[in-house]
Amino acid sequence: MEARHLRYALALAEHEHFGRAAGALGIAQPPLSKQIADLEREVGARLFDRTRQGVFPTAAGDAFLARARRALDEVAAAVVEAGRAARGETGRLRLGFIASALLEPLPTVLGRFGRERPDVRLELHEMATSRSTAALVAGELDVAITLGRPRGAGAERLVSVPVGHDHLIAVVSTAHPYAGQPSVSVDQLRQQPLIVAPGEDEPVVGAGLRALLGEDSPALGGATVARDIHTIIGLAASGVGVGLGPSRMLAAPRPGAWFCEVTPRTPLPDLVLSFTARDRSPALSAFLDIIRKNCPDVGAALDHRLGAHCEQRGQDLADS
Amino acid sequence: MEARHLRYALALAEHEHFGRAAGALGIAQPPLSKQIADLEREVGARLFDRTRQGVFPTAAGDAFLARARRALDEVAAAVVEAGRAARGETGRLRLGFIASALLEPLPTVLGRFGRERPDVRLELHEMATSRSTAALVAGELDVAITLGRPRGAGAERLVSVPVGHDHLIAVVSTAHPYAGQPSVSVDQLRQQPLIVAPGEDEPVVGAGLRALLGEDSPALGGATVARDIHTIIGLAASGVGVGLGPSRMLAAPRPGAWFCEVTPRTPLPDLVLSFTARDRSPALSAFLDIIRKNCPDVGAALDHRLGAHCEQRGQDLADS
DNA sequence: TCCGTCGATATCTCAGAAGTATCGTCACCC
DNA sequence: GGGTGACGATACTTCTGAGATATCGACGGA
Repeated sequence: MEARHLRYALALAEHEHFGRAAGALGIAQPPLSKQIADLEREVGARLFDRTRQGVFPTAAGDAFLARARRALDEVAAAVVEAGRAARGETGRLRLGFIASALLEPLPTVLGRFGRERPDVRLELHEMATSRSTAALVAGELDVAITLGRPRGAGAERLVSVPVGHDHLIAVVSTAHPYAGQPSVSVDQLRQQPLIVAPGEDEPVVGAGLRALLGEDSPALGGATVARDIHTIIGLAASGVGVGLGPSRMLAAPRPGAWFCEVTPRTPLPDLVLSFTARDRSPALSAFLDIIRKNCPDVGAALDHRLGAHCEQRGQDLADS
Repeated sequence: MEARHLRYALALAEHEHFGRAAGALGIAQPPLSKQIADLEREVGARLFDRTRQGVFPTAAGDAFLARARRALDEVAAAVVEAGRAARGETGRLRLGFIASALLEPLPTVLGRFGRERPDVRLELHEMATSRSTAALVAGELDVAITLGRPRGAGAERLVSVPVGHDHLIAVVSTAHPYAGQPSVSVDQLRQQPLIVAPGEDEPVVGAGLRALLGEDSPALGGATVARDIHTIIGLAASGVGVGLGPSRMLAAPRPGAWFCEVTPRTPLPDLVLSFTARDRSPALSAFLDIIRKNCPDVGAALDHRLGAHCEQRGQDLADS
């Protein structure tokens, strides 16, 4: 049983005449007769009544043809769907991200992506950098936004590119003495109850802060820990203490909260976009294309990194 | 694009290995490689990732395979459905019948048929004998129950067999003077207001009655005409007059109605089962089989008529 | 009764599906 | 680090079977 048999049977049902159906199919009449006969033998039932008035489906033929039509429609749809999936118009994009990425790059990028690729299912998983890296390597994610370049087992198989730079800023209540100041100094911070993110989520914030404030700073020991940056801002705005976080926080202004720089200016690890060097899904390619179009600088870095990977592979080839 | 390509792609997706998939398909590995390559070229997208760990569908491959599976399922279903339709287990049976056939043969036969062939759609059309005949000839009915053997254009192309015999009986109210009598005479009928079916629906009842009672019988001129036999019985039971109808009426007893024979016994035209000599649908064959099983006498007549048709066709063949 | 139409059958041809042999590539492993 | 084995791709051959041509048989209409 081949697709040919179905096409021939449908053509015969349409033209109700062996000769004309064969003509429409671009073949001669005898092969059509034979193929229909073969089909009827294989199905085990006569599918067409040959009368003087024309060739008409039997009851069995009607039942068969209805299914045959659907089968061929499925095949045509299979080709179309495969093409769309290959162009990244359908499918899914599994994105792992660090919570604070929801503040700045994600809303813009995901908004554009959702508009340009409405039929791609976005699967968003908030997770720490280390888990994102492991999930990327294990093939459980297509792309991840992490804090700093991924490290650990398999990280060398990833392509990573920074998306924007951050430095440490502080947030206080508008009723706080620091409110209205453009900046606070590290010395001032040492005197204050602090609100920070836990070390695992923003590891360099944790370690970096320790270095910045001094290992045994009393402010650190008594610091309030909040996982969500919105919580940090909210706690700071309600006067619990001085919130510390990435300059991305400026994207989440809030009545009652005052943001100020920290001097000396303390760079924080970049947000980094990573994906596997191989096994890129079409949806991911579409995602990268959209980033290229909308953030030329990130796009350029991306192309540079990908070029480096190609060169390295070329080098590997030349070596062997 | 042939069904072969779909089967091969599905086997490859299942075994994740060219060699093993080819083995399962009963072919060697190189042809499988070629067919998959041809398929990918025709679809215009790579469908499988060949890795060291195995062969896995790409996003496009997943989309394609899902549809391919459904397409092959449809084909398998097409064969099964065609077989069922050919055996008369599915499909439809278009039955034309004279209203009074609802009294006696139809409830039994349709009940059995519905139980044995639950998936055959029964289309029941109440119509006069002449319309049934025309509809049979035009191919708009599969089988008909008529009053008397079909006549008119194309009737010679039908096979007909009587199903039971009828004679004229009368029905009166239990308060009527005739109530309790086993029979009434034609002479007695001439004195009474009559209730009869219209001539077109039961033509021989009309013409036969005229012959029986005499052309200018006053009872005929003032007769009440009711299309439905239940109506005739109901009117008679409520004392409007003497209802006349086929002995089939006995199958519809009713409180307040008294049935009695008419003397002399007056045979009425038989109910006749008819269908086209050629173009018998499988559902019709199943219908006839059920009649054969349950009414051996009708079955025998049926086989006799069909045999006659075959002989005639044989004779035709010998002549030419 | 002849003739035309239409599907079935017989036979041949050739495209292409499948088979065999071999190559190129990549892990893996002493 | 070179040897080795596994795997898919490629080159070439073989043979099945789809399609073409010619013809037959059956039926209907003039």
